Amino acid sequence: MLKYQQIASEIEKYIVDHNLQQGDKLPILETLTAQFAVSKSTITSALDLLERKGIIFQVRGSGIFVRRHKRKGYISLLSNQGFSKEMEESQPTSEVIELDIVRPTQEVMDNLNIGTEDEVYSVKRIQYINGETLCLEHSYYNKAIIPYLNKEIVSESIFHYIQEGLGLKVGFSDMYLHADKLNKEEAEYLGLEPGDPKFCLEVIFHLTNGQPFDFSKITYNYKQSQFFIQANSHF
Amino acid sequence: MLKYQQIASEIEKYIVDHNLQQGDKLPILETLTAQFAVSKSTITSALDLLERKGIIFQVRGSGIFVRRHKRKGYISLLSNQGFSKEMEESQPTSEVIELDIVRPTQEVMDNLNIGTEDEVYSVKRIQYINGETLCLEHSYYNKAIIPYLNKEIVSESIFHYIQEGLGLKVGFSDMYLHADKLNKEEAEYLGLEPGDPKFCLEVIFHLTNGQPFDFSKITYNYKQSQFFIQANSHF
DNA sequence: CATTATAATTGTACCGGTATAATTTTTCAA
DNA sequence: TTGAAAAATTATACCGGTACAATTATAATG
Repeated sequence: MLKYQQIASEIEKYIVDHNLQQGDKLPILETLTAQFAVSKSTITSALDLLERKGIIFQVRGSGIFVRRHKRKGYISLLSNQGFSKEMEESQPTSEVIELDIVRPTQEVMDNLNIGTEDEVYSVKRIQYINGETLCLEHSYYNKAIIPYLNKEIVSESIFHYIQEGLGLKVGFSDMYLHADKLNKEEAEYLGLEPGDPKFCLEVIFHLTNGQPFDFSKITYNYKQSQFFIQANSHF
Repeated sequence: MLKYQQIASEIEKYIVDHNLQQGDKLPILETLTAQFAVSKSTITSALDLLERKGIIFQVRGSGIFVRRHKRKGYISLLSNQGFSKEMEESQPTSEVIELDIVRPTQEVMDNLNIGTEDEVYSVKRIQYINGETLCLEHSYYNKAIIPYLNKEIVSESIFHYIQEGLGLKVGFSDMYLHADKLNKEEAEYLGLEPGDPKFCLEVIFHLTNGQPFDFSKITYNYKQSQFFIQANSHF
């Protein structure tokens, strides 16, 4: 682990352990550089990381402060790891209802940057949380990048397999959100009525080298799912 | 404007002007430092800014590449400026249906970090786009920070007034998303039926010094609104 | 005492340097 | 020609320095 990441997690731990609240001040930069015995720029990197994660905010001429604790039970949309982990208390379980190798539709070709001749894994899953249905997931994986999947891998964490098993590195992702009405099939899976609201999330995950490998369409139970985003003005 | 911001916008302009596409390679760091005649770290800051904005991605050992152009017509949730500007083609217009000074409810006190004795502006607006209703907005402004508002200010851009008129600087924001069913009143305003889906966004805007000044609850017409987020693995 | 001017504090911008890790290209052996 | 090893390329980590801008604290002024 890199120095600035290590320091960031130590500062985060410090905030939690000391039960620091919104607006509480952290030691000044100079003190932090001395305590961690690293250069200014390393501390700055660590603090910038914590700022992007929404843990702290920095005010020029004033200091470094703890940011508001977010509401609980929300799914963070910026974590970029399949979103499962965010549900702290109860781990979701998943049921695989389809796992096939297919030719891509036009939509899938567009989003995964592939052609008619390429093959993709088509995976449908249901995710449960606290015995209730959280969401319906239809994912497409570029077979050229993810050459092999089976029910076991897919019912556990696919991302864990991609990173640990295949040694691939997940980079950035594009997400598209909208609301709509459930159709009959979706309503049955989610235990809701047709015409009820659905919360739709489409995600395209890329490797660090920019290749899109996963296009997922997720339909959330609107009663079970609330989402969370933190934004910074200086981006 | 700072050097690294200036350089970032010049690079962005270069990408647009030269019609660069997804995956196209930009000049290497060394070339950029030479061309802009600045130090390495200034270029790095500019590139990191562009990366957070989703314009480019960087690959160690390989180069700097243009990221996928996002789908059009989506509202970006990370821009942090009231979201209006994002609708490129047609500027939305807004109608003010309420503007009062009131005592805060418990919910408003919690989100704006104020007490029972403090006062807030309560502002209800409807935003239209292409003649259709885009959303219903109910905003609360801390009167201690925004001492004066009138219909004129509120029907134009409140954020413009806050920044230019009052000289305040907008920092970070927390956003909460969920879907639900429209009630009768909301349905009428949006020209939809009660029970139809609604896309709800709650935002708390803070100044750069961490003070929350605006708590807004926005109800979007699900037929008019699609949202967009870009995430990076190394945050 | 209130208000304004001055000074101290503190994070950020920018510089230019060395070292390192990931990727790509080239070289060389089989 | 293929594949593996070596070299070159390229972004990133980390260092420590100066200058600067925003804020806060202090002193001066009426």
